[in-house]
Amino acid sequence: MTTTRHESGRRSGSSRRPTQADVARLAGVSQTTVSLVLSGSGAAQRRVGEEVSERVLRAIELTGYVANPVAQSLAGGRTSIIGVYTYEPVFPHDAGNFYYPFLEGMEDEAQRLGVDLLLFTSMAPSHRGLTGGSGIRRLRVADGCVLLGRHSSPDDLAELVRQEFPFAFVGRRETPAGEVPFAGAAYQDATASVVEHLLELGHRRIALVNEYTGHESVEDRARGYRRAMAAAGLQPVTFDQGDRDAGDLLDALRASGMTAAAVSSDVVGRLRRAALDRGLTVPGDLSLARLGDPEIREDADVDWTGFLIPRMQMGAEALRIVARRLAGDEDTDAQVFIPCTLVDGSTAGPLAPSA
Amino acid sequence: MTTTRHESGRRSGSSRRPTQADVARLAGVSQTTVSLVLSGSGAAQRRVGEEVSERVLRAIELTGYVANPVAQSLAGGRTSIIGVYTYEPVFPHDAGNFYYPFLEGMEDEAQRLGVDLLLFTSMAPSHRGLTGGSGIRRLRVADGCVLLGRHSSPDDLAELVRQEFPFAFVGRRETPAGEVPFAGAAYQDATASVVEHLLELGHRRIALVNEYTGHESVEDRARGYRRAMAAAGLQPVTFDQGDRDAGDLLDALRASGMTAAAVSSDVVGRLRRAALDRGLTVPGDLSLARLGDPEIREDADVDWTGFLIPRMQMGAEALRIVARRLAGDEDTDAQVFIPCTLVDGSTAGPLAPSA
DNA sequence: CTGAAAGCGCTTACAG
DNA sequence: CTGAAAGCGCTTACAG
Repeated sequence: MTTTRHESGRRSGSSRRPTQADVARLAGVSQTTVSLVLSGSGAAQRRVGEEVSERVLRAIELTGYVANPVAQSLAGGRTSIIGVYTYEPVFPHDAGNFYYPFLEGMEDEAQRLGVDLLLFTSMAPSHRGLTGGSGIRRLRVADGCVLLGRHSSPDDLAELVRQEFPFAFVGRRETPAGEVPFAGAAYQDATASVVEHLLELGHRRIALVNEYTGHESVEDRARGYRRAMAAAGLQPVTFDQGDRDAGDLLDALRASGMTAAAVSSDVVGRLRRAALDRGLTVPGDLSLARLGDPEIREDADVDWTGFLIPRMQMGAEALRIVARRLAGDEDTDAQVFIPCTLVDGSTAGPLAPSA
Repeated sequence: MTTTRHESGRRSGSSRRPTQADVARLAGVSQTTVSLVLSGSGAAQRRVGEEVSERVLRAIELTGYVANPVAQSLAGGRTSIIGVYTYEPVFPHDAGNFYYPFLEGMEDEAQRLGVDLLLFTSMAPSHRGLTGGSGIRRLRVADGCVLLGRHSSPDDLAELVRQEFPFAFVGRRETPAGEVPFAGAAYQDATASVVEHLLELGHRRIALVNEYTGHESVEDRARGYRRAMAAAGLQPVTFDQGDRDAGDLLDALRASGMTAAAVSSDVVGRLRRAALDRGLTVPGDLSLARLGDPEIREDADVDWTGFLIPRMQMGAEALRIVARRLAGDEDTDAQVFIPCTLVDGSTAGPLAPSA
């Protein structure tokens, strides 16, 4: 019963939508004049006479004319669309909505800026990145783009920078190709503050536990940790979380005489549970500070000491960076760090006298 | 320090991206031929010779050419962009992510279909609807559009139908202007099933509690309720939830001798608490069935009897409807009802012998 | 099988 | 102050 139409699904639309030409005909002016009247940009606006302008406006009213954004875009105008490219699905199925707050912030800001958000979902499945496929060009439907996702591609970044495409990353990113615009979390300062807090509690043997990747967000935390330890004249000790069992990790910390640890958010939960399993107390036997709220919400009942990632603000700021660049503000800060929220919870406590 | 550039922020891009003309020059053919080679549509593809075709393909490789979607669109091609217009913010700040699952389903499906999602956020703030402003025209950046949101505008629907724009609503919608494509929840069947469940538990005095709006989703539930009651030869009794206090509502139900109630999801929680406050038990003194999971997650600990709204599937199906229409399948079902998940929880129980 | 040409609906120099 | 014209990068009849 399926009839394949010959029009191959092109937009039909009973009556063709009015164009500038239609308006011009009705107003008795040239199409150029209509365009001029509409391009509200001060200089151009003033170029057409009061009376003619009104005639055009009336004709617009009558015809119900609205500009075709596609044509505007092709002719060199703007689409008022900002793309959002994510290196992972934006809406994950699992409970922890890591990306959700980013988008939340972006949506808010998009409304404020009067732009639409184009979610590039079609490129995601392959995860080959943008440069590989037809991706990078596809972004250009939009005026600019916000990129998102942990596993970004260095090639893409380099290409984007080289092309001077107006974009911004959510989270700090680096490339040898040049300066990457981003709205990142101030992990370095946040981590330093967390360590200082542990120092104030009397701890001296404070470990850092993190991944072994060279990811920017990991690096920033490590830098903050080292900075605070160095300032206190203490020896930084870093434990790779690797794939090892949380119990083994715990044993290693204890064996090294650590009394406190600043731990990446994706293992801190398991570490705490391993401690409890061994009959230890937190923070009695070991103080634990969490470096950011994890992607997957877990141990929500635990009152973690540590910091929170300002996801909404990061999303909003990334959009603002793109918008500023589109507005021609080249001198504006294109690399923005947003402070994290510090939380003085109950997983870190004073150094036990026995220790 | 802010230097306003004269280029007014237009995409700069160090080197202009290659166009079909560039490819044609390199391959020594006409621009038309390049277009023909690329427009893979069987018929057209076959029109160009094997050897020429390969030469073009090689030139494309060399130049790194990728089609400009904006130009394609203007020339009558496709953008592979499907819009998503919501009548409320997509990402609400409050805890209950009502729209989140819809988008989740859409994103999945968009990946599968190879289309991108354009979130029309810029039009949302005014909430004037599409028709009022420049909205409806703006949708046309996309090939088609999915609409979303409780408070949709009848004028928009009528206009969209009239224009034969390929769209679909998430949730059933009606307009005198014609048939509205939608992916809705089968509220009628689900409500009927819930009522039948209450009947099986021995209840005879079963009330329906709902809003007084004429919203399609409310109507569908009411129809299902009436259908089931009529089939059992019982008198349907509907209580408007209005703005009244949940306590008053409860008293009214009790005064009318109701032993069970099928209740709209946004009051059922308050109703239950009102019952508990008065020292009553649920389901001992009153059986409660919830007609859908609410927008705002609350009483998550309660094991509600009732049904769940298949939000993800609705989002995905709405996108599929649009895609089918774009593909030219005019005969396909454009009005789809998706079954709700029935939950046999513990807020409804057998009719107490005393009653 | 291939190409010259028109056209999609705009913007923007460039002339009057 | 206004308009004729070119051009954005494609697709699609229409001729050869």
